[in-house]
Amino acid sequence: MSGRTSSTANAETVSRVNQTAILDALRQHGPLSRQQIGARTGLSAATVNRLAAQLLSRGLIVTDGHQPSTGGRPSILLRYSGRGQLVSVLHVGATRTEGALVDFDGGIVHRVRRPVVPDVLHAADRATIRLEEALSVVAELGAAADGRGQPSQAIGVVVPGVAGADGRVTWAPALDWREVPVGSLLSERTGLPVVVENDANVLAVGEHHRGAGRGVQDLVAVMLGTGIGTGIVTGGRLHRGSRAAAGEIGYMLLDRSSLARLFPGFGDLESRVGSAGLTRQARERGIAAPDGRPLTAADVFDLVRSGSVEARALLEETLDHVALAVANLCTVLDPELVIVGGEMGGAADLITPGLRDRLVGRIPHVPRLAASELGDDAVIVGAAELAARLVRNSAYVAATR
Amino acid sequence: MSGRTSSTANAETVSRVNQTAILDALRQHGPLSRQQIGARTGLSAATVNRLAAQLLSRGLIVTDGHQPSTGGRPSILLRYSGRGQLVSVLHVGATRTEGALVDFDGGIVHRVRRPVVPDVLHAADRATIRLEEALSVVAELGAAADGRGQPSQAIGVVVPGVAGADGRVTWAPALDWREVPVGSLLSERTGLPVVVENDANVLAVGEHHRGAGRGVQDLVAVMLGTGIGTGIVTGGRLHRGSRAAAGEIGYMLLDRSSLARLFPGFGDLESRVGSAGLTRQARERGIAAPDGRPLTAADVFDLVRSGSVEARALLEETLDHVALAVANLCTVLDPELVIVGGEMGGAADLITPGLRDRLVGRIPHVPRLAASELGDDAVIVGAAELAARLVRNSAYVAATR
DNA sequence: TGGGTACAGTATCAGCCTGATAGAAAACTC
DNA sequence: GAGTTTTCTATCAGGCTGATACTGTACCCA
Repeated sequence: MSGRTSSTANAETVSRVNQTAILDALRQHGPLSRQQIGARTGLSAATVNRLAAQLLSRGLIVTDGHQPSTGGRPSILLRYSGRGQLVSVLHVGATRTEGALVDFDGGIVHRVRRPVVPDVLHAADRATIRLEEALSVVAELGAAADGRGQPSQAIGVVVPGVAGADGRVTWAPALDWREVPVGSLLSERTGLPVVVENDANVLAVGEHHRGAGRGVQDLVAVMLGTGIGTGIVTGGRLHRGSRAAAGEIGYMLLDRSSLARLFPGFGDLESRVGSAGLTRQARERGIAAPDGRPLTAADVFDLVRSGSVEARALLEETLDHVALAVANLCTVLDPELVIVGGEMGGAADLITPGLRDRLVGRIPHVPRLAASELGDDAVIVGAAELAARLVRNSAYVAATR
Repeated sequence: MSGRTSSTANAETVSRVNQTAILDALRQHGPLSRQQIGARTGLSAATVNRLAAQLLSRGLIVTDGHQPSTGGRPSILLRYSGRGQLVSVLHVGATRTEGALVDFDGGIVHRVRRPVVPDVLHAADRATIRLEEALSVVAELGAAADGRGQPSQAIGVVVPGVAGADGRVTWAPALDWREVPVGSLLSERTGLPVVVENDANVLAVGEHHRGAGRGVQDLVAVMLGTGIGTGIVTGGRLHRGSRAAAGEIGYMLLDRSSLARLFPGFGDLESRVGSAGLTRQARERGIAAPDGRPLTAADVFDLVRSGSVEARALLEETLDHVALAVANLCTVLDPELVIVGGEMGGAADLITPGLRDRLVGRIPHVPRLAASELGDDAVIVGAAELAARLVRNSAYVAATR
């Protein structure tokens, strides 16, 4: 290390870059012949052929039949194949721990779901309990992968909170995790590379890669659920910020009076539209869940759909706040697309039109608004993509060629 | 073009990357011997030597004496040398047109200043007048460069408005420019590569490269002046957004009531803290410039310094609004550093402490705040850097080697 | 049925770049 | 002035790309 400032390149770099170009072309545009790959990437036929041969031998691409001849020799189609290459994904959510084995195509081949026992939700030692459960889920996934004869090659961990680039969870309120080194814990136990990431960030990656944001280089994914957060992709890359806190718009200040208050541990916006704020406001308006449970966002949507005037008013007020945050986000970033996901993503029909109405005329460039395409799986798929990148780009692969 | 999706690499790419690595090392760490360059970059001695020879012959680096021997052959120091390589910079501001010849070291070797005649400021054909003046300034710069025997190699243009990547100014209200293709006009006339950029963006580039933001990878530069705008650097690169409108925080919405209004052509924040808003509010508070001119920000600062209670209240209110915008910017981006520049940058002693007080306790991660180091020249230096990059990285150079 | 044609894929080779090694150059020490 | 130490330079092997020529495969048409 010692003061290395910039990265250099050599022949191997060139080869890796070009292999990635071929893989990207195949993943984005489906099966292609060698000729078509050459046309898309600008690489010569000889180079495409040689690199394709290497990728075939590594199992990263497979042949996929022939294309009908157009008068000459028919071309052999090549297809990206992530099947047979697995990563583990662990999603430690507020109300459940979820695990999945995902192949490099984003296909979920195995799932584990562990709802959190209600007693644990507020237990004093819930942080420890959740951590041990998380470790056991990863072990279970590893065993399942081994059982399939396709060992897991990396681990992606998703937490509702701030995670540093070193795999340490700085602060995840819903889990009561502070400074928990999940990354190093898991990599020591399994010997695999681990990436730990915020839930909104992986939502953005998932939708960018395989969902509503395919091919879009600048997008924002808004995670509306228990809390509110966003994942930001700029120039095709995840923007994490200097302290991994980029996109934490729960802390946005929504009017000048906010300057007169302090927000220790929770944010201005979050206190208004997060589930706690929602419940409080619902109570003030006399709205309650049918069976007396604490009110959730889903309940509010159900009430709106069944015609409740109070619930509609509550929704409109929430939308006002969300719209302010999204408007400010858009003036800062000028994204091409904003994707709404999380618990409320399923009610996109109630959210996106209201959002659009509030943005038009108030900010100069209103981006496209879309609902999450991948739904609940967006987070899993995004984390799997990050984990797969660890495998594809690391020396780890180079060593196993 | 035709659907090229990703970039590929070849041997020339490798060479260019490594040359850039050497240049970066020299620019960041001052004069270094070939050995030291090798240690910093990780390149072999042979490669460093060969690439250094090419850079020497291109005049991009020069020898700079010897280092005292430590027992063996003393090493020859190499230094980045931008002197002898010139670019033209054109800054079309609200109240003046400024031109400069800048060397690759960021040194300003020649200046042209043309204040705008007051009659022109509101003339119907001011757009045309300002454009012709701009073209003549560029011609003058070109002649001056030729006179020095060091022809200008590229042109950087700065405008207070939105500029597309194609060199077209979409909308610059202060100039009344709409869809003006400055880039192509200039490149046709001069045959040189041209880059056109927003003033806040070049401020960010200038401070990032040679000012308060050296070595910082994620920063925001806030341009406080006639209008308000920001330039965003993420991961060391300028973030422009999908429509080149990133950082236009003049359009931020500052409270829920803003949703009830429309903002056609001007923004919520801008209408409160821009010079028009400032003047209006000053009038409401009974503040006037000593000699009856329209009030400027500088006047307000002078009044505050001379003890005016009304001016202080106006400043505090302005700071409230700016702080809201900066707070929201920070929650979105999580920058390491926020730099205050523009007309108000000179009054940083009045601004940054007030900003800091308002941010602490309200957002979770308060970035460092700093005043522009380069002052009025930050914009010039930033634009020169962008223009120099055109030269260093383009095929244009490859052709003239 | 068989040759011609068109296109896909493959082998060969020159050119470029890097890194390793050995050698030349320059200053210092004894 | 010879030896030592360190820096710089020349040479060469190895890897990668791209150009060219060549082989393979299917269709077309007589």
